[in-house]
Amino acid sequence: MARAKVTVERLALAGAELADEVGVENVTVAALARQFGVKDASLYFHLKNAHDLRVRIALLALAELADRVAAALAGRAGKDALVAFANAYRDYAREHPGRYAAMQIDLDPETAATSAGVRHAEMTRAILRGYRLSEPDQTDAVRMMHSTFHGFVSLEKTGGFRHTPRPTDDSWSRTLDALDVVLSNWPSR
Amino acid sequence: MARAKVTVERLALAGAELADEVGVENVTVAALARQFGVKDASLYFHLKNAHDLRVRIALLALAELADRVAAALAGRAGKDALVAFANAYRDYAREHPGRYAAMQIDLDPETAATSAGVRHAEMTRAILRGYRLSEPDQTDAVRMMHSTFHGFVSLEKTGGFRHTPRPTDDSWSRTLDALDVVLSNWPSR
DNA sequence: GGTAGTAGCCTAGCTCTCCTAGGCAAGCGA
DNA sequence: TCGCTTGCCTAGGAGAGCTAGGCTACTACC
Repeated sequence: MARAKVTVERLALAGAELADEVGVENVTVAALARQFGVKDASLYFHLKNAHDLRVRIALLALAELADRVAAALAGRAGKDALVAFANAYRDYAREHPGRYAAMQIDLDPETAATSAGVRHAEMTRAILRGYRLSEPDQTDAVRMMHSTFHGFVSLEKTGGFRHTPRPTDDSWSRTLDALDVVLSNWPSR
Repeated sequence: MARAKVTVERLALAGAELADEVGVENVTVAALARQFGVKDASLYFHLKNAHDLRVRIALLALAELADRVAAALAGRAGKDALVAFANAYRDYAREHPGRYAAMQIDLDPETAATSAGVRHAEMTRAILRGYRLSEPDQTDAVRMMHSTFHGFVSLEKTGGFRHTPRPTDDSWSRTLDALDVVLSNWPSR
């Protein structure tokens, strides 16, 4: 019988696609096995367990997003860079809700350290060069930026903004204006 | 045989406790039934399904948090109120990680409309009275605030800040300072 | 080109969860 | 006291996660 050529990379990719369609919580080893025309037990040869699969999806998404952000950031600085970063981030989350959700799972420290999360941190810091912040303000600003992006995107997705009619796109761009203001006027202690 | 006195309220409460211990995703109908000394099938007399249980936990948490925030807000205004709100929010999320996670599930519109989420929205708007913002700036500011709080708390929990040694408490208070700055200097169009 | 050895798949089977159908009993109101 | 509703039960099916152990296709080496 011909082999199905299953690899962890192909599993992660197929899992990511599936996550975007039906949500990460419904990405199951069994469903993936069916897609590959293989029995579920066979996938445990490639995967440690179901959690392992989700971690791989998360790492894939993290890397994809880092690539997008890097492309968006090229040649930009200051507020221009801030907006480009933010939009790349939000667009990715909206195009790939399942992948984005997967990104939020708790990675153990060593996995996180070798992930594309490091690139995210570097790129975020790069944006702040335009705002002349020194440590520890820079770290605080990075954390606030990331919080705002993630918080907005995640609330938008779960419908936290639905009770007010105002288009979220408008609130988003005003929020970026506001972030620019605060980064330019970072409070001194 | 004596009845176990199971009610949806007691189920939601027990589910919330369990969520804080083992995570929402591990709050199962079967586990709850064991706790009540009852067969799992019996709980479907009180519960529509497993999702229904999680929704009830979410609503419980939403109401609890609204109470806390309301208490924290009493007699405060301006930045004082902002900080009180934010800390009540973050403290709740840290004391009750399972409940907080449950709060993030997607409620259908009519459920959301009758939930304590409405009180949250009102209280957030109340804070902004000290900052003299008119619509639609007020809506945008509410959304940014909520995004920042939720984003920070959620990244802190999933370890998104772990790669930098700076204490998150410090970043948190500086983020609140920054929010105060931006609410006081909200950019005009 | 034959033959080890291993990588990649299989079957069988366990446990757990979710959920439905249908039955019996506790305890309340008339 | 009797009946009816409420609240629990048993039985059982479907699907998910995972393990153990076996067979086979392919590779690499002589």
